[in-house]
Amino acid sequence: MPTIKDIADAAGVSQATVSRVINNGPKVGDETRARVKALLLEMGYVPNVHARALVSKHSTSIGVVIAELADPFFATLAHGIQSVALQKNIQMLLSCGSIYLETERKAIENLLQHRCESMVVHSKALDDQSLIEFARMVPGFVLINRFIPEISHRCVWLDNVAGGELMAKHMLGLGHKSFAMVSSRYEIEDPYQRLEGVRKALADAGLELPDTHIEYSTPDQQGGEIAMQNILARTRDFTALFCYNDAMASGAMSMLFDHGIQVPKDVSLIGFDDILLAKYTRPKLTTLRYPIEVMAKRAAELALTYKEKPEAGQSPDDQEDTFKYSSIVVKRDSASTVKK
Amino acid sequence: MPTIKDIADAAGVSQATVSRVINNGPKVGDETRARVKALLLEMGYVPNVHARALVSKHSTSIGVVIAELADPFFATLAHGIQSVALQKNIQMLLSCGSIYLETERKAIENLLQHRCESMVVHSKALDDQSLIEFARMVPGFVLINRFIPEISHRCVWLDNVAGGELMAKHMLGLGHKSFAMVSSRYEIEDPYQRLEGVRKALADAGLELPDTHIEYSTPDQQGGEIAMQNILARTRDFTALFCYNDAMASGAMSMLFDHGIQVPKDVSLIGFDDILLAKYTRPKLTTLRYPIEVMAKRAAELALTYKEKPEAGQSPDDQEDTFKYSSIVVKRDSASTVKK
DNA sequence: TTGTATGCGTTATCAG
DNA sequence: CTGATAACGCATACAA
Repeated sequence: MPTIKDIADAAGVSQATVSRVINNGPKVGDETRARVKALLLEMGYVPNVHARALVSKHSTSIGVVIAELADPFFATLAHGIQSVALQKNIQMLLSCGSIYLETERKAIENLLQHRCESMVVHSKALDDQSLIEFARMVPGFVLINRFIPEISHRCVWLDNVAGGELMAKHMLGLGHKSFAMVSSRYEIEDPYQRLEGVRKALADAGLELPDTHIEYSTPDQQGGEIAMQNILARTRDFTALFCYNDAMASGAMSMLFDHGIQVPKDVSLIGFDDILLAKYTRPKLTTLRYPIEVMAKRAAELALTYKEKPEAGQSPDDQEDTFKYSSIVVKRDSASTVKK
Repeated sequence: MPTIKDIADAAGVSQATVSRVINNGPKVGDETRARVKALLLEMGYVPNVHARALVSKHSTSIGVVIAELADPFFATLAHGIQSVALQKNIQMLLSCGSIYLETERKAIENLLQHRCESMVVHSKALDDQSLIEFARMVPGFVLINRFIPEISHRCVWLDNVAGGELMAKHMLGLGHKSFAMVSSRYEIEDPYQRLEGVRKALADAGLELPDTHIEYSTPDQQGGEIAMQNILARTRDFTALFCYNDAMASGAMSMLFDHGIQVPKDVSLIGFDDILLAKYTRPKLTTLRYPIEVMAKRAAELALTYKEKPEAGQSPDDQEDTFKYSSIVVKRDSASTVKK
């Protein structure tokens, strides 16, 4: 693969001139420009990102940290970022953190080694302080799905409490009075916040969701089955089921069917996320739309903006909820008015 | 962010010495090593990948080109590569090609600019010659899901014809005699190869799949619905349905239900890929397992191997099908013995 | 054991 | 308009 020097030698000009035509720089004779351009193409010149980054002190790639590529939720997130990267002709550096503290840290440090000046990071395991530290080092450091007050202008997040309230209100609106929930056992704030929201809305209606009607498991289909199984072993005194996400909802639904309980006739259930899967199940899932792709795009654009102007949006009058997103109820077929 | 020079100044030693302790080089005094190490940590030194790549003439990241991150199939593929990258402590550079010729080319060229010496590429739009060209430039260039004879040792692929045969044989074994198919309209070889396999097996049994019983659409759920709709508008003379992939199968199944046709009682159907979704539908999909994650891991390891030893496996006695994979039937609930 | 010097490919600042 | 030349951060051959 030829370097600028090779091209220069072949063209009988200096490296500086070649560099100028590559970058469409001014002050190059038309004839020279044409000749060099032809040579560039002919010899198959490909610029070296490393050399450029070194001298320009700027990286052209955006770093991304997510938990797990195979998870449709994160795949959608990554897809959102990819779309803005493609549009701006930027490369994406991807690392997975797996929600393990050390893996997450290593993922970010890898990106740091690449001198990424913009990063979109999904981190649930790292502590606030570490993240604040990283944010200080990287101008375009943006957190997604997490809110840290000290760096609120770098956080693109979903209001999980409000989401929980919406779930509950929807079920209340359908006339339900007894509830159960399958939730995630992962030690992150999301499940607790959603539960908090649910209980808040229920309390407003003078109703409750007792601890005995909640089961925790892994936030996937299998976890949904297991949690549902555990609930059914204990009680059948509920007509509405809150699910931590669509994957669990799907698993729970399977398990309900297996017990001869029909959805939504006997039990109404509602999921969270509105991933593709929600439309594939039968009945189709009533769920909350998590606008993750939109949020991911926003986060990527934000990261790119901060990279250019580090001070942007950091004014003291900045609102805490500038980048707070909300979910909305998507009514499909898994929840209906209470029958009994 | 401090450079080696900063550390060297602070420690009162030369840059060379610092470099040596960073790389665990020999010939460094214990006392010096300890002092420098402490400083490295204290000052928060982070190696600069660009500088390293430039001087070492080696890149430490593996490039990946897939069609679409949001597609579960490709997400799984990427996940496989990510897992080996993580294990070898390597960064992943991801580009999406979207099955457009120019986008695919640009994706690879981006990776080239990063001087990736290993790449796993999923390309359906680029012509053989271009790919062979890239393979010549990049020692660790590996194609996934595509076979090009001239660079067979760089191709990790699935035998689609054999897959088609397996689908057909399974249905034949269940006693089916009349068939239909929903397939992908994308101009890539996969759908044709699968159809070829299906027809071959059918022909061996003295049966056939007429062109009028095949509909083409986009290879997703919606495409499955549309294609199914079109078939049903024309004929109901089939008890077995072949689907290009699980997403289409799911869509087709929905449409069958909407027409009062039960699966598998009235119509048996079989998908392809065995993505997560296949277990989420009701009934669960009988399908062919596409070992894409295993294949992706293999491809990544291959790419990394070739990067180190470009000549490995390129011996003339190399078998064409060294990296050919096969699918297997996964029996679940969407296909049963013929009832009428 | 440690330091000096060179070069990797590129951009940018000077002179000419 | 064009050409030297100096960085950028790092690894390494060669000296000391």
